Amino acid sequence: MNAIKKIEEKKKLKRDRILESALELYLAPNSVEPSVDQITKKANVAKGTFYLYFPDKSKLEEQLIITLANRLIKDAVYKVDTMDELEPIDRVIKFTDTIIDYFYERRALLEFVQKKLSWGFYNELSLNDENFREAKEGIDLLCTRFTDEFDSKTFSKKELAQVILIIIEMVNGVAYNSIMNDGPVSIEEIKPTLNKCIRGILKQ
Amino acid sequence: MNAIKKIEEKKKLKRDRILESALELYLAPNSVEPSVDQITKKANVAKGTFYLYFPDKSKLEEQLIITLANRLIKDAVYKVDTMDELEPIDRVIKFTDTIIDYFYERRALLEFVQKKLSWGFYNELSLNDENFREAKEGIDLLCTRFTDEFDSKTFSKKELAQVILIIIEMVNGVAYNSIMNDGPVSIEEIKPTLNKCIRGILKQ
Amino acid sequence: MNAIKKIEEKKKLKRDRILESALELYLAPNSVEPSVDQITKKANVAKGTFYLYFPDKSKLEEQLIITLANRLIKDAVYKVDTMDELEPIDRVIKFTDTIIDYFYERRALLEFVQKKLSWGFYNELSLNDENFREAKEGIDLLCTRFTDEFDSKTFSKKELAQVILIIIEMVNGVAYNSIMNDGPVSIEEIKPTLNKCIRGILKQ
Amino acid sequence: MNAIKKIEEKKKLKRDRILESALELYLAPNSVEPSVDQITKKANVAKGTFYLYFPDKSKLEEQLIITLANRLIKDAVYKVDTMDELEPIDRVIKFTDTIIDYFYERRALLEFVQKKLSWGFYNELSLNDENFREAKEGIDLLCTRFTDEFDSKTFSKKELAQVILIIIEMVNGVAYNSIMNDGPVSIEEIKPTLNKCIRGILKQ
DNA sequence: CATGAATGAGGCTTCATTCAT
DNA sequence: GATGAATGAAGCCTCATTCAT
Repeated sequence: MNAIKKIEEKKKLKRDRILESALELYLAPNSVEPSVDQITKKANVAKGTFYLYFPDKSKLEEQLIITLANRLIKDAVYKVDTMDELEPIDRVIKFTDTIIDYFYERRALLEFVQKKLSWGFYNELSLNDENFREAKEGIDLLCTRFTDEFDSKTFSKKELAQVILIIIEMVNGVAYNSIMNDGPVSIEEIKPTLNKCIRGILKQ
Repeated sequence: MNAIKKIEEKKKLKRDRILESALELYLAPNSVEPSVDQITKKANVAKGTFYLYFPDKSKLEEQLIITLANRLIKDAVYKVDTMDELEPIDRVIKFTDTIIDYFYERRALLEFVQKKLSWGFYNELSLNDENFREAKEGIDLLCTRFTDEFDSKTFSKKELAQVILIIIEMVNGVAYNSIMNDGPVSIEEIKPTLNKCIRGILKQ
Repeated sequence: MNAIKKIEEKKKLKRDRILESALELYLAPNSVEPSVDQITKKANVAKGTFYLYFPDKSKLEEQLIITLANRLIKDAVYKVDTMDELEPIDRVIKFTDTIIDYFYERRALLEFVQKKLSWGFYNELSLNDENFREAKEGIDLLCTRFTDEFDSKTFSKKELAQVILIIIEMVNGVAYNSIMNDGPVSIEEIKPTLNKCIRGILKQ
Repeated sequence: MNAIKKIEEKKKLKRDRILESALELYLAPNSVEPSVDQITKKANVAKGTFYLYFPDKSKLEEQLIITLANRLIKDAVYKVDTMDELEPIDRVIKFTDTIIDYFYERRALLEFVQKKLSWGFYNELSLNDENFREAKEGIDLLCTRFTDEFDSKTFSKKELAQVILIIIEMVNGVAYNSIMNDGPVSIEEIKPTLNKCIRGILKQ
């Protein structure tokens, strides 16, 4: 019994090791998409082992995105949770700020998320999928908090859930473009305007 | 004299043929990034010919994006131009609507643009680049129209220019995610909310 | 345990097969530099396999030269070793003669080694390189024999080590030019003069 | 008549321009073998023109080598000619020194000559070849000078002609290996030994 | 379960040479 | 003669995936 458990754990451990190694490689500065070879080498497992835990490379990326997005959203939500003194709107702003900062320090993460993440992931995961719960957790947490706190005349509860998605897209897009291209408009320059937009959306 | 002109024309034609073939392949349903080989085969030119017109593959993509983005923006701007009766805000909404529709009918276009387009293009193009003017044209046209028409208490002229970029990002992100994944929220479902958001931003 | 050994052996074998195939192709009459494709086809391995054993094509060539040069020098040294009755100088002459004969019978080898037969190769290899020892072996053997036997008034021990290198260059160059071009001066014609030169160098 | 001459001259000029451009490119620092395209661009002629003056690229290289070698040998010979006060042997040493210095400052030249030059060129050129005279000139000049000045007990006149070839090979080989691989033995380190070798050969 | 050697399709790019104008 | 656009074979290398051990 105990032995079986240990083996189970070991298996889980190996999968996690692969996942973690992949993560590090994807997020390494200046990284291009790492090869399966690189990933398994970093994880200290044989290349074949990879295909024992993931049907193919794209499935690893999918899992990676879920993990990442959840980590990010949860972190931001919990951080904002501690700031009871703020107005709802300011908390949203704080939330988006946290995300922006996070990305700012991890461009590669941004790059990766930009390329691979889309709402579609949530659809592709069936209810039976064991990763389903983890996958939905972050987004659901976010939606609940958000819709609970707001009492808008403009938006219905259902619409409010859409509004967060919209705001996230907006922030993500702006962050991507100004962080990635040390460009025409730096993130610091545009952030005040961005925040005004968010206020405009919410303060109706 | 006339001969030289003819040759120039032929060259332009060939370049366009390559560009057009690439476009079709990039935009084909379920397409992954087409290879140079596929592109030239479709264009009925030798593989080497490709490198007569483009220094490398990435430059073709760059050109493709410029062409596409401009086509799209200009179309939308001109379309909105004809609607004198609309309020400024409604014209913006109309503008974004036009873009969304355009994408809706061309999912593959959206896929491609999503992956490759970013403000960065505008920086990478030097002033000497002969494509520069074309590249800037669309965006500049858009900015001018927009900042001219609006007279906001909330946003300065300079901020207004940022606001359009923000709105575009928002629209693009939302469109991408709901069109691409016949998903949790269809574009038709979310569009009203999206429009309310835009109004919120502008009507401050 | 045994299994691991077997695999190691097999790998060595495969590497050797590639090396040997390459050799044959390089040495084939009228051959130009063979492509990786040709080499692997001859070795009956997939193209990708090549890159399992050599980081790139140039490294194969390097290894090839090392292998060849060592083979050649060792053969010549051992052959001369058996001739105890000869004077030191005559042994050097015998040594160079052996090399010339070797080349004479293998023009293609000469073509490949061309003027690359030199100590330059030995430098590029770092001390950590596992091929290092093999590479140095031949040359070291030669130097030791040579400097031990000679007792020159003209050259210090250190200079003597240079002298052999110089003689090898000389012989290599002359052999290449007269063997390769059934030309102005055949190797048989020039050999006596060459030997006189060697004697002149050593008999000071 | 005059017109025809001019045209002839122009033709010669174009050929020379190609040759000269090729030369510069081949000898440029860090240069790899330049393409026909690069050569013609530098020469300001169309690519097709190249094939009007040279049957193929290898023939250009051949011509280039002839030109280069002659230039080099003549320069060195004339330089030594001015030093009447030197002993014959010292003049030879001076001659080789000059060549080494020349190479030292032009590694690419050395690389090129090393790769392409062999006595064979002299054979391949038929007596009818209009380049023949130029090609032979340098070597013949050298041989004549050399055999005239020496009065060796060891070498016959005929052998002396071989001796220079041998010395040239020796010097070339040593120079190539120590200059090209800033290696175990620098050219400065080995030059004294090399000179002793030359003296040994000649002072018999 | 785990391994990692082997595969081979497929990608991008270069370049000597040709040929219609 | 001169041009330079066009060709396409050939080259090197990567990498997801398989499979015998």
